[in-house]
Amino acid sequence: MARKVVAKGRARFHRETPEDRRRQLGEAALRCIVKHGNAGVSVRQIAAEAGVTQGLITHHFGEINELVAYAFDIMSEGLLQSLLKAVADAEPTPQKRLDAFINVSFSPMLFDRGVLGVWVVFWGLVLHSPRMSASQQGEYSNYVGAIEGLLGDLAADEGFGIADIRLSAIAFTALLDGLWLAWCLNPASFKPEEGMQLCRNWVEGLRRGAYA
Amino acid sequence: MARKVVAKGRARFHRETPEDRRRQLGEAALRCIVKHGNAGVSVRQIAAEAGVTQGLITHHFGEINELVAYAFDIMSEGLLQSLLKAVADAEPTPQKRLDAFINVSFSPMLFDRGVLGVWVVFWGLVLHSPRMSASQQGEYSNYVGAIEGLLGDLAADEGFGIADIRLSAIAFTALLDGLWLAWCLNPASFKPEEGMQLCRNWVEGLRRGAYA
DNA sequence: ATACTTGTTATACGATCTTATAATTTCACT
DNA sequence: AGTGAAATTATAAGATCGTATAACAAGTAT
Repeated sequence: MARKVVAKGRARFHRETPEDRRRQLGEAALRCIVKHGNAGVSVRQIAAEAGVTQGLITHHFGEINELVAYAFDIMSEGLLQSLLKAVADAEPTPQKRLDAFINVSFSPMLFDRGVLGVWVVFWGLVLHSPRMSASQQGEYSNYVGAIEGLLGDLAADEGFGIADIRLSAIAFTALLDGLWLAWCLNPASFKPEEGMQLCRNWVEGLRRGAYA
Repeated sequence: MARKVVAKGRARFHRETPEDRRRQLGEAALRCIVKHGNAGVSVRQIAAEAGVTQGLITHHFGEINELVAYAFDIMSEGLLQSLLKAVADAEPTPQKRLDAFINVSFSPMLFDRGVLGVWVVFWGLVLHSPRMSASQQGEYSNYVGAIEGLLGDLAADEGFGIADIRLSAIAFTALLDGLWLAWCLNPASFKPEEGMQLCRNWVEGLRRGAYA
């Protein structure tokens, strides 16, 4: 007699652990944001992108802001890992490691309009949400800390002085972010290789004692 | 017999020239964006902020995107004018003029979370709207052009070389924008005076031939 | 097999959004 | 004063949004 009453047409589905589902939803959110920017931040769109119903987002995250914050954390972590991996894979001299950092920063994986688009949405939220701001501060300090290490090693290795490594790392970060922003908003303004050269020039200024 | 049939309570109003009204609406839009970020971009909120009804926006701008683009133009123009005025008011030596540019860039008028908030919203739109992208490109090239002039004058005056002035101006712009972004997202990360110092350090690197 | 936990679907409600359209008032001009 | 153009209000229609709630089903343990 037929099979176990496949109710009036309710959709089949299979369960996932909360951890897996949360990540799927976070990644779907990122895809939506890449595609539509701020307009992509919507329970319905994200649920559709993930192939589930809206209630699931409420169930796993309570409110949508939590999902977005979670997506932000995923993305931050992923990018930082990519950067650190490139550094780790480089020859272990301070110069090569810093070069590797610069090169991967301008590689298509990171120097990308879609990636910036996600970031821009996050920035907008950080300015108005304490929850997002907290995530951003943690992420930023990890990022600056990594650069601090690279610059400090280079200075020690080559024997030049830096008055304030933390501030120098902040400047280098700002330069990278600013170039990334400018290029993504208008890819015709300069070429990625030119951006890399400008970063190397910045380091050359450091080397020549402009920050001592 | 009474007066001219003051209809059943329709609101009084007074007309303005399209030009004035457009500007009022544009400025109301900016205030809304400052207050609520992307969430502030809404016909209803902007109309309320301006003290008019929604239909007026449709009437003057057709669709809301046009209003936002117009607000973007107002804002760009205003900021650039502030910068150029500070330069014009400075003593007419290349060094003083560049210093003035740096100083005003980090003054509370420009180095401000509200201002960045507006910009972030615009960036988000630029990435997804050709109309906004066109405005941004024009604005960006004006900005970089101004810096190009300042840097070129300094190099000529002091007799040091710059391989590519345009690229150097792009880097300096990126540094300014990056510092602005970082500080607004997290004002605890560094002090505006430190940001100014980092800009001067960058110029010192230029002076020492790091970009030659 | 049966029951239980909970991940998941389904659905509804109220708010807000954009855009379109019609009615009305203001103001400049004759 | 009266007329006409258009700036402005008023209102409605249809989408979409976020969240709450209840029913259902999948998988685990008993």
